[in-house]
Amino acid sequence: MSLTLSTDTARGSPALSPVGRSRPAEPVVRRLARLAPLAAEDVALLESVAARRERHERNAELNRQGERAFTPRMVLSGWAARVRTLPDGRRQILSLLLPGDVTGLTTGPSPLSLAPTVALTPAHTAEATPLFEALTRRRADHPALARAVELAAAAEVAGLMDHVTRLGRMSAYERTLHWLLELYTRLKRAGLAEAGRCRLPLTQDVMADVLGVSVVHLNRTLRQLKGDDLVRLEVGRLTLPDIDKAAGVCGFDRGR
Amino acid sequence: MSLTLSTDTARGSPALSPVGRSRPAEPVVRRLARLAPLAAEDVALLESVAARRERHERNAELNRQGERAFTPRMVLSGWAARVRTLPDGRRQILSLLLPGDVTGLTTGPSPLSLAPTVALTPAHTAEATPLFEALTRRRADHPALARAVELAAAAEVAGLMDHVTRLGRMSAYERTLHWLLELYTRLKRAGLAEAGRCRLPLTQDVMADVLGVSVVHLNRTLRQLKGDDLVRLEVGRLTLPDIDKAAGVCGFDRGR
DNA sequence: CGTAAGCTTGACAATACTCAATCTCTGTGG
DNA sequence: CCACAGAGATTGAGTATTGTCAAGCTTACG
Repeated sequence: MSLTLSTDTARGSPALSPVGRSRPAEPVVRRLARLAPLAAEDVALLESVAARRERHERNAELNRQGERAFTPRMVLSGWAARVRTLPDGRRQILSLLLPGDVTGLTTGPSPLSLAPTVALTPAHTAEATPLFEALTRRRADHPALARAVELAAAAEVAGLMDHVTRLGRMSAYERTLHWLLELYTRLKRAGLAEAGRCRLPLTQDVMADVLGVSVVHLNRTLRQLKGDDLVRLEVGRLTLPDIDKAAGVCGFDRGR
Repeated sequence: MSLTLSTDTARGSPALSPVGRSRPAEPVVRRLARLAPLAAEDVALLESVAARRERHERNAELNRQGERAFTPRMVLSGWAARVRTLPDGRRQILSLLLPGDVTGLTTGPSPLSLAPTVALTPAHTAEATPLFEALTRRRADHPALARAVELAAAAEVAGLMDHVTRLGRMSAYERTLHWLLELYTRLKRAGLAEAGRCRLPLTQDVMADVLGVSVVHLNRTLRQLKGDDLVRLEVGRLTLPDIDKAAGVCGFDRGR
């Protein structure tokens, strides 16, 4: 199998087989392959790690009891989130993990517990310690993989920075729209969105905890966005009728 | 003078000479040495990198024109900040860089521009590309250094997560106090604070941009904190009269 | 049908922002 | 030594944004 790396718009994307039991690592491969040209061994390594897939119910913690908070892990399917909870119960979602995402790879076992990870939908993940080992002890054997993971980690940091900016300096209206655009962009890049449409399997409760607003206010904000026809929401789907217009409204920087 | 490295976890750390021209890398060495037991070569490498120190005026961008946004860099003295600016001029400070901090090391040259870095006080820094090289090409020769840098990067991510939580789920009052506590803790660990006191060479303008509030509101919030005697502010100094009490008020988790 | 989860709305309160002064330093030129 | 300028801190008044509480509503599903 040869992986032609696609660009943003997926022209020339290889015909990858649909996600399924046969190739559980596919989203991960797709994600990393666009960051650096993976070697066949790299792909094989990813597949072997993904073979140890685990299933999680909605709301289940991905880290098994006793597992270090930041154990390397790859998301094969479903959506998850890293969550902080304040002593009095307030909850903040720090970032979403979408299919293809890998975390905890640059950090390694760390003394500081960063944040527990929770499945927001039923999900499949795989513990990726072997991958971490490969990137530390046998790093020289996997230069492209190492590079790809490095870039993925940088993207994760960039995502946190974006979120800080949203929470610190944007109104709820801008913030919500900006976040939806980012989500769409991410899914698009992962090959999980078509023109202006993608899945959005999140309750308003969860979205409110991402965006740092109350559910009530989020609901009103979404209503406003719908009224301005910047956003359409059906059951588990999001539609962005005019992405350029939306990007203009909230200062979203396309081309990332 | 002998530097007894303060309490936290500093047992067995090497005795370091005071900060000065002779050992510009000292804050960096101190910072990393507490994360992993650096070898003599590691320290030598850090010193050699630090020898190429550059001076920056307040408000100067640390990244020289044309330099990649996330070029590896170490802060030798002074305070700096990573900054995002929205199209309409609103500004959010993402994180502070204190003496001893290193950034851009795990990422390497990245296609995405994360955020420009600006000096908040007159500062000395050094471009740390050689360090980055050592950690990639000759990583096997510097295991402890690699580990220390890894942990420092994890701490940076943890810091961003803390900030997301502050901005998303805490009131301005809690948020301000929580941030001041974190700042104090960081400085304390770096050996730059005594019991309950540390420098705070930031204008309220800057603090407001860190905390995502208006200057006016920050001012009132600080006033309230002073009124409750949780915080005292003199010229460029911060005093926390009762850290435990303060930590309780804002849910700050000591012991990090 | 009946239930439970999730969504929507109204009414009201608290939090935070903007605008526009005023005040307090600190350093500078005369 | 003093008046003055400029940066930064502080305050008041009015407004906008967002939160809380308490209902209803809708939908999926047993």
